Amino acid sequence: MKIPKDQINKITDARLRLLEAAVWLFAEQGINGTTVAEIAQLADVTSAMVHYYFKTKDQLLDAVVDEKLVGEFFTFVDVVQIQEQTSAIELVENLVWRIINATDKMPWLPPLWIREVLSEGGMLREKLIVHAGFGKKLNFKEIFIMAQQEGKINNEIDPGLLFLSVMGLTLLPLSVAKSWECIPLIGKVSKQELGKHVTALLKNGLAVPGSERK
Amino acid sequence: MKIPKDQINKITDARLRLLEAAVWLFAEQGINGTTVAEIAQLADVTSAMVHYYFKTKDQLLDAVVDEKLVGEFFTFVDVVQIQEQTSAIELVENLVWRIINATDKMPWLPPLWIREVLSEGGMLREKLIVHAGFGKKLNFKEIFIMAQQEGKINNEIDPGLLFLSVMGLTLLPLSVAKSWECIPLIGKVSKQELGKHVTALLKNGLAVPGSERK
Amino acid sequence: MKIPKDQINKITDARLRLLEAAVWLFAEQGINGTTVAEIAQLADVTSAMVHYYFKTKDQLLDAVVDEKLVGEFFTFVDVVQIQEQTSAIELVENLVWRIINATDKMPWLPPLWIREVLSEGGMLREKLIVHAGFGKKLNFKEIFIMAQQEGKINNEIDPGLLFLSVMGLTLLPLSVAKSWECIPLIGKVSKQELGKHVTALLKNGLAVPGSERK
Amino acid sequence: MKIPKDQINKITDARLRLLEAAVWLFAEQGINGTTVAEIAQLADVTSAMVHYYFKTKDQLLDAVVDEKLVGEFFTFVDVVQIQEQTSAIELVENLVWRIINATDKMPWLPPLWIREVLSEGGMLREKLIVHAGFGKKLNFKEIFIMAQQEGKINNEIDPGLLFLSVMGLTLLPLSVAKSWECIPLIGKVSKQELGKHVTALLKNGLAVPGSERK
DNA sequence: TATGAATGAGTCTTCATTCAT
DNA sequence: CATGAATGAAGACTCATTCAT
Repeated sequence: MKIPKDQINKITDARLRLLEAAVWLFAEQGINGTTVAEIAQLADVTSAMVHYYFKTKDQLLDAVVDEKLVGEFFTFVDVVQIQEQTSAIELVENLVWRIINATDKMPWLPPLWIREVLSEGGMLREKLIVHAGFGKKLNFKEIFIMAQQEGKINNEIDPGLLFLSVMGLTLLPLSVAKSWECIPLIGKVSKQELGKHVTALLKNGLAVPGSERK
Repeated sequence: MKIPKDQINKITDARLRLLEAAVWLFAEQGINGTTVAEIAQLADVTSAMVHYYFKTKDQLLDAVVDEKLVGEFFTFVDVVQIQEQTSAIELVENLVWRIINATDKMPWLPPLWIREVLSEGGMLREKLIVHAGFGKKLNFKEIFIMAQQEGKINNEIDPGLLFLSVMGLTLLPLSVAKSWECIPLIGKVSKQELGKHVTALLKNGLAVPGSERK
Repeated sequence: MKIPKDQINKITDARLRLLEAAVWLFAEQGINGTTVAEIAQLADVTSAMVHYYFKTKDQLLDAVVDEKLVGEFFTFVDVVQIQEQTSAIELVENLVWRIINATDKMPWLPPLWIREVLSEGGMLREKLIVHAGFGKKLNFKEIFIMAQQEGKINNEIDPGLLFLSVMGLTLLPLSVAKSWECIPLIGKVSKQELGKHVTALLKNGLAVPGSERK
Repeated sequence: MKIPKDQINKITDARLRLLEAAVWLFAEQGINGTTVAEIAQLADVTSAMVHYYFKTKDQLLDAVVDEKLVGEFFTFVDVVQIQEQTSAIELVENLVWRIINATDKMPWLPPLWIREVLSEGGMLREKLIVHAGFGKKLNFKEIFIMAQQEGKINNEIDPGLLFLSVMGLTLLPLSVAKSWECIPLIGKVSKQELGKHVTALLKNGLAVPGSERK
């Protein structure tokens, strides 16, 4: 994952430029491993400007959650939208592809999410959970409980774990992408192949064993 | 995840005590977020002793990789062992359960692995990849390529991605465990339930669609 | 001492408003402890305006000395005026009451004077001493030397120290006023009581022992 | 007031050396105007050592209050001791001389006290008031109320203000001492002369008007 | 006049690391 | 082995000041 410095510097609004610089560096080095000065340098301003716009590093994190994770990623994936339109299995497939596609525009997302949202002690974890409404509108779990009752989903599946399973199957490999090629265990894989792999796994994995599938 | 200070302090060898203290703190706060002094304090020695035993923080990380990850975790899971005995699908199931069980003795493992091994810029990533032999003896990928050729495994599955899928399905939920209960999306889940969920997903997900299953 | 923000904001001339805001904040937090931005905020302008009117913080201090201390306080107390009209002891009494009354309109004066004029290293000290004419017109000392020679004043009194004694007896208690009530050593005291106390002390303290007094 | 760097550096205990360096600089430049680095430099150590011994600048202030103000000054003046032995007027005289003599060993005391203890917003004010027992054992006020009832003290004197009057008459001139010589209003005065002046003022000022005095 | 944006020089604080004892 | 003392380098944050508009 190479940081596109020139692309970041096309952003004219210094505040937005700083936010963009931040997520790239956070993704690559972790939040604790990134200094305010590095962010400033990548955005071509002084480190004092970071404090001018965000007051403290911690409030910069708040802004990243609000504007980058919720504002950009959530809006792009639009999870709430998906669930209203489709069957349970289609919902999952849909989600997988939306996440994978979202990372085209936001390659910084998978590492950031895995490290700082999902990991114990991640710096964005509580901020995102606390964030107004996160997960509330989303009745992912309920949809799968119903689907199970209707006999459309394998009973051994735990509806509560399903969301995490999707995250683990998609974001985790995407966050490792940088060294894919070096690890003989994995080899070179495209995002298309990842999507096909994950949806195949889930489509069959969720289905009721022995049932008809196209 | 509560750090078992009294249990750590039962270890008489100060060097091993420091290693144990280190992995617990690294898991909870990340490596960058943990100071040498904190590790020393948890192990009831002075921070100067940490340098006496490990010379630098970086060399302490080397020791964690060698003795905790490879020495304890790999040995416990014994991946190489599994693959020699079983069919492809059983191999995966077996792996899942071994990993889940390993975390009983090493609750620090999932967060540490996700954050510092798998994440981009993780402090243990290169150290582990460089580590003599890691991944070399393991012909996970090859086994599944063969199984696919024999028609035992769904062709849409990518053998190279499978190892990461298993990691994502098991370690990621385990590393999030701390806040499971607070997230309505997930709810309270036991390790047994996680194991059942993941193996169900994989067993069916890997199988050839339409084939017989018990 | 509560800062009367609404009263300050009644001043229409921004420059004067800034001066007023400055003395209140300087009195409460000390000059070093007060930022240009705080002054600006209290005066409802931007900090850039402070520099527009005063160029630098140091020149703002010059203006405070000229316009607030000399211009307002000295003018109000009018020390030079007093000394021309009265006997030595009356002069002192008069001075005490003028100072005490002055603080009705300028409650910021005692702390500012004690801290920044009289204290070693006070930021206004040299500025005031250097200030054209300060102390020159005032022949306080000479008046008491003469009064002593005429046998009207106790010989043990040091004429040179008398001015400082008056300051110490009046301004110091006034600058502590805020916490008067909390200190059991002192208790609640009004300005009237302070004036009576100080004049009593000085009247008798200055008089020749054994002489007639009403 | 010249800071005796060589004398400070005779102190072998680095912690005590830092405390001594601190009070001198605080007295000369105010607490806000003194950097941790300056203190360290005067004590011939790194600024990191200040944090090694005192953790934060604020905790250094706590130590200054405990060990320098209470521990050294209060102990030296031993106010509680005085009041048990003497008449009301002698008590005051005694206090004046003890304070003046104390400043021989602690020339930093008067400026520090005036600026940071007595001044509004002084950094040591609350710390000292909060300090266990300060002012509690001292029944200065009560002694003078009794003396007034016995007709030994002028009724116009306010017993509650007397302690502050003593402070104002002694510490304030002492804190101005540095520039005594430059101010024509005052001229050059020795500590002996100050003591005589203040005790004369108080002795007569407190006495009942018209009564016999030697 | 008036302001938002920008900065450089500091200031407090942390931390890995070293070393004499 | 063990430690307290010591440090240099770096990091977050502040603030007076400037400038284009």
